[in-house]
Amino acid sequence: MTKDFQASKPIYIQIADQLSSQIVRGEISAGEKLPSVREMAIQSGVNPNTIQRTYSEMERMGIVETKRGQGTFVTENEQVLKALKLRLQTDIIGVFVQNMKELGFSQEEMIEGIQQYCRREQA
Amino acid sequence: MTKDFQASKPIYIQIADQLSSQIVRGEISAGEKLPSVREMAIQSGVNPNTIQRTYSEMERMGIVETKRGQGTFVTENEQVLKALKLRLQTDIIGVFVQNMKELGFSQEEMIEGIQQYCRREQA
Amino acid sequence: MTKDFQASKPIYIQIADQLSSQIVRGEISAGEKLPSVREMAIQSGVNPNTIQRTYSEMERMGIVETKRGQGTFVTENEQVLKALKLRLQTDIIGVFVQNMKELGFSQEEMIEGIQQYCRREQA
Amino acid sequence: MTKDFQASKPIYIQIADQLSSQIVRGEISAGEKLPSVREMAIQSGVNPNTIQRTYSEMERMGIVETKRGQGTFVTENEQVLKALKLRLQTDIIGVFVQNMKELGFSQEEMIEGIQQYCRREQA
DNA sequence: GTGGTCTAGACCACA
DNA sequence: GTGGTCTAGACCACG
Repeated sequence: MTKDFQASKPIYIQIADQLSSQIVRGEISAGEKLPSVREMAIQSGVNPNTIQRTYSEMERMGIVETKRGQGTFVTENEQVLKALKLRLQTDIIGVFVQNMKELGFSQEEMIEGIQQYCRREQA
Repeated sequence: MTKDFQASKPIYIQIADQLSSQIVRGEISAGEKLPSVREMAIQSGVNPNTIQRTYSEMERMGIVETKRGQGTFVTENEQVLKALKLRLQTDIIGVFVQNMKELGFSQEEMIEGIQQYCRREQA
Repeated sequence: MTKDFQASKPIYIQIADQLSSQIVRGEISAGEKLPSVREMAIQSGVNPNTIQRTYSEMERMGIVETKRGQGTFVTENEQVLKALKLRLQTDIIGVFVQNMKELGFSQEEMIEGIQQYCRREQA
Repeated sequence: MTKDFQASKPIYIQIADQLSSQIVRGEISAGEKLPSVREMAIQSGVNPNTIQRTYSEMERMGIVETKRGQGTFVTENEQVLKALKLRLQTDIIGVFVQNMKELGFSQEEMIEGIQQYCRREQA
């Protein structure tokens, strides 16, 4: 029954998510050039092939565009970036709702909980 | 730098969280006997030492009590169980709020998002 | 100007095309199990990673489905298989029309040519 | 077995085909002088020996004639040029029919497919 | 320089 | 056994 400990997502996906997050929250701008495959590999401490896969996956999703011999660039297509933000948001909410339901909380209690949490945080 | 991929929590913590969750949502009742260390180890497919550590940690937090020669039992102290539920809830909410803020969402947008998500899920 | 001699498509795409063709013309049936990654690699005389990539690409396109620990199977979704046939057909026609136009043939001459060719072939 | 990937035709043949195509569609006229071996080699970015072989092959087929000290000229023999056009056309059609048959298409479906393709292309 | 492909060999989770 | 991921190191085409 209970198996799948460690269960960590593949590194190439983790990096893609990380970059996606940075793009969505504006740390990396639309049209901006990402580090080259090799450079990013060094920065992240992984094999260049892994970054290659990250970039390929992101290109497949339309988040970046690659220009042979020039580099990999964040798309300027606002539609795609909007959809990306929505997807990331939905993922996070999905995990949250799932976890809260497992603890037996209703939708109202979730919202209540967030409001309390934020009030407490401000103080 | 950045080399914290795979980042999975220790197995004994994972199991503790899992048990805590089951307790909070009533799958395991207050006062109920948990499986023996050996049995639990087999069920989970891990080393008995790992389960021992899980139970120790949970006892340290007051969630379970061990009675020599009888086994490990969920506490009947409602205060502790309430606090446990609150802690788990707060953890989940904390992660959620953190993630959503990183994407640039306000508190109102978070709540809005959850409501939309739940509406969509019902359909 | 004139460069790009050799211009051969990547091996993993060539194999995907080859398999797709076999599927479309019924040599491999819907639902059938493909050779394992390692076996196919030996058959094709390439590295297992290359076949892995082939299968991944085909899964991305919905042509095959992989079941962990069991193997890779041709989809039974007729819609997808129909679309695949259409795509392969369109590709072939595209190349043909392109080539014929470069030789200065009109649409009518292309059709005429095919009819003559087929008549001659029968004899 | 099966190890014929990359399968690109020899460069000297590729160039011959390219020149033949240009001749057939009138980009290079009958009787016109082709670039010198050396010049053509530079244009194409290949070794002069390769071009020499291209010209030899084309002379063998009667498509060009070399005049010592003057250069290589496209034949003015209309019969040959007509035959060349026919041969190129037949080759293309042969490949096309072969491919379509492998996908299980009948002659009627081929023609139908081309007509649809051309209609779609105009739009 | 850039990205794209390929090989060789390894370890993992799942069944 | 299966497929999935990762590393290490190589060669290629393109600009």
